[in-house]
Parts: sequence; C-alpha cells; structure tokens
Amino acid sequence: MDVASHAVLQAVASPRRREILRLVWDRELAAGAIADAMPDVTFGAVSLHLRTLADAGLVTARAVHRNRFYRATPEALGPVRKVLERMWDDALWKLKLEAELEQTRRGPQQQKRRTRRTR
Amino acid sequence: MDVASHAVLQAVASPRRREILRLVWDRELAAGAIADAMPDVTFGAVSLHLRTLADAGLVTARAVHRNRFYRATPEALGPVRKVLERMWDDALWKLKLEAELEQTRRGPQQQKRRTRRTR
DNA sequence: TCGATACTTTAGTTTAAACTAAAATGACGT
DNA sequence: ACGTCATTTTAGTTTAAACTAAAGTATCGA
Repeated sequence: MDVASHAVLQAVASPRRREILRLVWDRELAAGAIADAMPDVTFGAVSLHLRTLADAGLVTARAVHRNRFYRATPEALGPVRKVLERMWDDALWKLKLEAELEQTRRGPQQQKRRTRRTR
Repeated sequence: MDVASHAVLQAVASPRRREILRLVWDRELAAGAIADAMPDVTFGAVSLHLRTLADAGLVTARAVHRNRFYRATPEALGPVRKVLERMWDDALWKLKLEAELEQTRRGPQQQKRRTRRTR
C-alpha cells in the first residue's frame, strides 16, 4: 500500500467526492458548473474536494480562459483495483503499512492489556 | 454505489483497519492476538475497528470458548472492485449517491455563488 | 488600469472519526 | 455462585475532515 494508493482510497471513500467524480466521469466540466450541480455546498468546498481528487490523480484540470475544466482519469482507479486484488500476496504490504502509520501514530498513555483493578 | 459498498470503501480507507485486515488475511486470529500485534493501540480501539470491518463484511468472527477468532473475507472486496470498474456506466449511480448523501447533508447558511461585495 | 468573472486559498467553526480509560458482558473453571 | 479471562461497549477527549465566509489570485474585456 503506497502513498498514492492511500490517497486514492481516501478520495473515493467520501460520498461528496464520488458525487463530483461522477459528474466529470464522462465529460469535461468547469469548476463552476460542478459547483452549480451541487446546490447544497459552496464553491469553495467544491474547489477543495477537486484539489483532493487532483492530488490523488483521479481528475485532471485544463485551464481555458478564466475557466478550469476538470475531467476524471479513470486509469487512476486501476492501481487501486490491483491493490485490493493483491493485498493478500503482497509480501511488502505490511512493511509499507508500518511506514505509512508512523506519520499518524498517537499511542496509548497508560493502559495496554490492563489487568483488572481489584476493587 | 450502495450502502454496503460505501461501508467497504470507508473501511479500507483507514490505514489502521488495513493493518488489521492484513493480519487476518490468510489466517484466523483471536481479537487479543490482533491487539498484541499492534502495540501502539489499545484492545478497545482494535475491537471497534473489528466491528467496523465486520459491518462492512470484510471480516467474520468465530467464537471458540472465550475467544473470538477473526478472519478476512476477501470476497467482500469483489463488489467494490466492480463498483470502481463500473462507475462510469452505471446509470443509477448518481441517483443512489443522492440518496446516500441525504443523510449527511449540512447545507450552506448564506453564501452560494456570492456576488462580490462592493467595497 | 479598473472592474467583473472564475476560481483558489485561508481562517475559523462544526461535525465526525480515532483513540483512551474504565465499566459491562458473557463464557468458563472451580 | 464467584472470580477470572477475553472481548465488547460506553463515555469522554483529542485529532482530523468537511464546511462556510471571506479574502486572495489570475485573466479577460472595456
């Protein structure tokens, strides 16, 4: 599980981002048009989701005049499919996971397999 | 995108749960053994993750004496793979998404495509 | 160069997720 | 019946994500 695949999994885990992804799946659409298609959320929020999707490689942007046209890059889902398929036989997965976790560790302060307090 | 697929995507989006999933991918393991393999998190936290994974259908539990043995059910990843593959041509996906979003909507209070304030 | 348009970024708030600590549950041995 | 063991659940806290409002950036037309 590399960093890129993690970003893709994170991206598609959000219903909101899947909604956006669906809109630009088979056509190019300007950021504003995407926001208009989602009346319950602000333009700013949509823009942030687009950035998340772009960082994951799930969409690409093309600037034309003042517009930025977004479109899905379905190829990006390929690697993830493979990750899901190969989880079980990837010998390095565990090690990669550990490196990945190191950045978000929190760690317990006291209790760890605590013996029940005699009351 | 049905509820079940959403649960699976949510479940595998977490590095911690992928770590657990990896541990029980090719063997049965008791909840305690899983917790022991993850020294930086409490038993309670592991148990909650196991529940999330079980709700998503990614693991199944088997009770033996006082132990509960968990094991991954790789078949559960099949539907998700298909979802990722078929996103683009699933005519119902958009409608399903809308139903799915209705439960987590927040909605803007004022601003929506605001005309810039004349200063 | 000024103002409008199209979008992005920042700052701050609210909501949800992850986690800990401790109490609760349930099965077993005695 | 009681205590212990393995695990789950609850309650409360911390961290991260989603969102809004507003400011910032860049491009275009007049």
